[in-house]
This record gives sequence, structure tokens and C-alpha cells, in this order.
Amino acid sequence: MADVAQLAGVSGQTVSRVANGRQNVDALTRARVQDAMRQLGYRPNGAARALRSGEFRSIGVIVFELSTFGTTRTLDAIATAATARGYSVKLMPVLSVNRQTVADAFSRLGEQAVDGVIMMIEAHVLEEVRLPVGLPVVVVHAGAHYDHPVIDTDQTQGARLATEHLLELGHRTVWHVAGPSSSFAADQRRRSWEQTLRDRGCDVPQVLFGDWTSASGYDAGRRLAADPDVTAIFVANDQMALGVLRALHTHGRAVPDDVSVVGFDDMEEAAQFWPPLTTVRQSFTDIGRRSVDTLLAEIHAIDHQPPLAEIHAIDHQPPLAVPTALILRASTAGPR
Amino acid sequence: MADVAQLAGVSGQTVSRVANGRQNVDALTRARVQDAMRQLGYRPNGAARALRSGEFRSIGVIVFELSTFGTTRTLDAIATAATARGYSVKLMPVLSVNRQTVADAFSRLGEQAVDGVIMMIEAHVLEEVRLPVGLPVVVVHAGAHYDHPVIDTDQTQGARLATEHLLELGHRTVWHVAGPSSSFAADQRRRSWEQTLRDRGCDVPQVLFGDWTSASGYDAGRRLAADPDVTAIFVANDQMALGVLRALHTHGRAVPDDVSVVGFDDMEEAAQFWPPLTTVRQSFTDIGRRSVDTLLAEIHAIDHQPPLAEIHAIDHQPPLAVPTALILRASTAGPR
DNA sequence: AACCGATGTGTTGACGCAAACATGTCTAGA
DNA sequence: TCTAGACATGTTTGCGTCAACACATCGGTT
Repeated sequence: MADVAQLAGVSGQTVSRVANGRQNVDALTRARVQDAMRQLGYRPNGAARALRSGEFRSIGVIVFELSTFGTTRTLDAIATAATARGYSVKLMPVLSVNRQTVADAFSRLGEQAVDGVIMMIEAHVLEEVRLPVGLPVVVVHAGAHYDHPVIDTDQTQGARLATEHLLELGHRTVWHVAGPSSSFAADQRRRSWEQTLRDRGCDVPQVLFGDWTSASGYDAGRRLAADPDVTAIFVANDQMALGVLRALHTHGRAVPDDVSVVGFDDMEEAAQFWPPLTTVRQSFTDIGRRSVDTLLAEIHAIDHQPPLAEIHAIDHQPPLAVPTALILRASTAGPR
Repeated sequence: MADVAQLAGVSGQTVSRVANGRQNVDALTRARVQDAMRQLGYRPNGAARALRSGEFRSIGVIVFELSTFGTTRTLDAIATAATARGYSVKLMPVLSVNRQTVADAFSRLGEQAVDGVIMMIEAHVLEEVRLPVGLPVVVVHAGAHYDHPVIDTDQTQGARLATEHLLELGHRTVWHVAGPSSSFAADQRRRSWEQTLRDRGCDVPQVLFGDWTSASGYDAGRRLAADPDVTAIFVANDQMALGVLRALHTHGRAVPDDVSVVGFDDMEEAAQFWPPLTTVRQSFTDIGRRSVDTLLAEIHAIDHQPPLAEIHAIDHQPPLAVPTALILRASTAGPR
């Protein structure tokens, strides 16, 4: 900065003003400074700026297993939204999810230079983690009863959509392959499926649990394929649905003629499954964008030292459940 | 820090020493300081530390489209490896790939507090981007002729493995669905496929190009399914292979009885495709780990002001091509 | 002529930390 | 006893930036 100042024949402060787009700088001076900046390839030092201003313009994201489809898409959306708003994204992976590891990750982020944190841990265990106050936090894809704002897909609505679709096709009831019981989202989908069946007076068959992977879907699918009563299956995500489809094929049960299958997520590949999968689309883009906006609002609010009433208002906004949509493809039909 | 120092009855410097794990602190003093830290919830300020030391203990990762399978897995591995080594990962997404956007992303990272950058852009256009010097850079999944170390899967070996497997099953030749021509990896796979065919004296059929998505694989697959000469297809990634499989099914061509298909990547779902996909496995974990280690070595080298000879040595290490493995499943068989 | 506010620019200091150096204390060996 | 060296700890200083304030200039009032 000093070099730029010298080359432009001004003080460091003026360089700072130009760098920050302040208006009270003469047009000619500004041009001279910008010229000098370009010439010297000057880049403001983020660390010094952060030290001075107390703002890092960076948010931390705690994630478990980037490899699952939803997490990845959400992270992508978060990164894009944050970048558009001038914030960078710091990744903090957690290798296994328990109270200790999550708390550790949070603490490590506290040391790192971030203005706020997005928690992308869908596990119930999160409910037991006491997060230190002082750092704005937004929770994604998890329960709605935390001390922090929660952004999530409307899991209940999505699962109802899927179940009702199958019932309306004429199936007597709907079987369910659920996600792991440790997952909040899996629980919500399972409960909503069950509630929908009860509302319609249908039998509630035994649930099968998977772990979100397509291999676990195959295992569940084999069990269902062996039961001739099964004519309709709601699978808690597309990856497991892929495994279910394969299990049905290997057991000679035609989809959708013998068995109908509905997934959840609408991953890009679902349209190319065999047969193309009817599924519930969730908008990961919306989730990501809303998370960032909510977090930034929190950060901003703290910035302005809100009265306690305002904090209260922020924390208790109704959680914004992002609606889903049923995407009809070729894996569902009425019973024979 | 001052508060901690006062509470522990020591100087700020001693607190600093404890915080940084220096050894020259009395065990009792250390305990007292750590106690005070816990009591006050002290977290060192990363910005100040970075400003003072010039080290950020953070690496930047430039990515395009987190949504593709390989990128995601690699990022996961990078984040895990970096965290294990005490570095955090800053994400810098690029919305579209051209000289300008990549240079911009790099420049933005320069402002941000990072010690080095991993470039995860597989496009040829990268070859034309002049990266400013001074910041260590490692390029992943791209060409081997940059000014920076390159870490990549052995694309050539992988494509040969796939092609030879099909030829050895007795197919007269092998068709190919390539990735986009803008991609370095796609080019290498296509060239290696072609070379393998030539080496064996086989016809080289017209290439079909996709864009890595399963939908584009379906489009290519429809064209191939219509041609009765086609008995063996090497598809440049698993996602497109999924689309190819569906196209073959819809056109009544049995896999593997009528047509054999080999993919590339071995994504988790490939084992649950219908039929389970024979594919080339690349180790994204290795790629990620090696990228981080190479970058950290570069960072460390600059730290110690190496003589020019040493820089030279680093930059011209033979690129470490990570080997692949052919995973045999049910989508390949000899011709009828 | 004296005064005003608006505008553009320079000077000073502090953010939190750690490197460099200074000081004090203890131990071992001459 | 004296000294060298190892070790623990304290003091000073500055990293790059920007807020706060000081100052200088100018057009327009009284």
C-alpha cells in the first residue's frame, strides 16, 4: 500500500479510500491511484483488513461426507451465493459425527477467521451439541428446535407428495425404504409417509432402513422384491432407489408394471435410471441461497448491536421450509 | 490475549507460546495459561496471527461445478487431507470457465488469506491463463505442461485398460463416447482409446461427444443403439454410461449380450446400475492427498527461501500419474 | 473582511499477535 | 568461586489497514 501511495503521490489513507470505493476522493486522484494499483499489482491484504475491521468476509461450513448428493449440491449453492455477496467459504469437514467431533470442528472454525457458520449436519446428535454463543450460526437440513435459524426442505410435504401419488394410482398401501435413523431428514420423511398412510386408513408396512447408499438400497430392495404383496415403494433418496430398482430387476419384478418406485432428491441421474425415476425434487439451490442470506442477516444484525428484542425476533423466525415438487417419470403406474 | 495473560499472571508472549505449542514453557505455567484460556473462552485471532506471521494456514481451491462426481470426491479428499495437516480450505467457485473468470478467481484468492492454491479446472483454457507468480499453485486433473506441478489420474492407462478389456473379450473394435473437447481429461482418454485401437490394428469408429452428464450419454447412446455394428462401447465417465445403458434398453439391445459397456470413475452408484457397470476406478482420495502434500511442500520450500535451483527442481518433478484399476462387473461380455 | 460549511487529503494510532531481543535464573563444569 | 550455557519469561516493536481527527482550500454567506 505504501508503494502505491508513493507512486501515486498520495498518502496511504487515500489509497485505502480508493480501495474501498469511498466517494470523497477527487476523480483525478482516484484515477492516479487506480493506475498505480494496477501497475504494482496491488491487492489489499485481507488479514490486515480483517484485523482492523473485525470482519473477515468469510463464512465457515461444517460438512460431513461431501460425497452424498444433497450435501454437495447444497455446498455448491452456498459457495456460489456467498461469492456473489462478496464472502468466501471455508470448509470444515467432519470425519465422523458425534458430539465431540462437531464441537471440535466448530471450535476450529472459531479460531479460523470466519464471521459465521453454516452447519450442514443432518444428524440428530446435533441437537445435543452446545454451540458457544457469539458466532452467528445457521443450521441446514436438520431439526427446527435449535437456538439457531434452521433452513430445510419441506421434508414432510415431499414425503406426503410421494406417498399420495402412489396411493392415488390405486395401490393399497406403500412400502418405505428409509434413510438412517440417525438422520433428521430421514426421520421426517418416514414419519410423514406413515402419517399419510394413517390419514388414508392404509396399513403401515414394516419400514426398511438404509444408509443413503445405493448398495443399502439394493439390500432393502431384495427383501421387498421377495414379497409379492409389495406393489409400491417410496424410497427416501434417489441413490437408494437405484439399488431398489436393480433388486427388482434381478428378481424379475417389472417396474412399473409389477412395482412402482418413487425416490427423493431428483438428482441429475434420476432421469436416466432404468426406468427413469419418478421422484421428489428438492431445490438445493434455494436451500443454499437462503442459508447464506439468513446467516448474513444474522451477522449484520450483530454488527449493529441489536437490542435483545431483535435477537429474539431473529432466532424465532418461522423456519423457512423450502417446498418440493413431484417429478413424474416412468417408474410409477397403477397396480395390475 | 491480554486478559488471559493477566488471569494467568504471565505476559502476552507466554500466552502466545502456549497457544502455538512451543516447547520452551514451564509445564506449570502452561497449565495455568491453558486454564485461563478455557476459563475465558480464548480463541487466537487468525487475522492477527496471519498478519504478523505471513502464514494463513489456509489453502484456496478453485473449482468449477461442484456437482460433477469427480470434482466433489477430489474436493472431499483435499479438505480431509488439508484439515489433517492443520490447514483449512477456502472454496472459490467459478461460474463459467474462461481465461477471465479463472484469472479473476485467482486474483480474489490472492486478496483472501491463502498460502497456496489448488486449481481444479480440467479445461484446456487453463493453459492460456497466466497465473501471477509468488503464490504456490498445484493443478489437478489437467495437462502436464504448466509452470506448476500437476497431479492427475493416469488417464492414458485407464482408457487403455478399458479398451483392451473389450478387445480381449473378442469385439472387433470399440466405440467411444467422449467427454467435452474442452476437457483435458476427456482428450487424453479419447486419444488413448484411439491409440490402443490403432496399436491392435482395429478400425477407429467415429467418436461421439457428450458433456459428462448422463443426459448427454443418453443422446450418444441412442445413436449407437441404432447401429447394429456396435457391440462394444467405452464411455468416458460413469454418468454418461448410465445414459448409454438406458438408451440401449429403450432400443431393445441387451447389455451385455448385444452390447458391452465400460465406464470411467467407478462412482459408488456404478455397482447398482442395470446391469452393474464394468468401469475404470480412479482414486480420488489419492489425487486429493497428493495435491495437498505437493502444495504444502511448495509452500514450505518458499518459506525457506530456496535457491533458484531448488525451485527448478520442484517445478519439474515428473507429474505423479495416479494409476487406475479396471473393475469387472456385469456390463461386459464377449460378442454373440 | 470575517465567517461558514463542504470537500479533499494527510497524520496518528490501534487492531491482536509473534519475532527479535533483553533479562533473569538455574545448573554444570573449570 | 566464577563462567558459560541452557532455559523460562518479559519487553518492544511492527505486520497492513482504516477510523478518527486535523488541516488546508474554496465558494458562498453575512
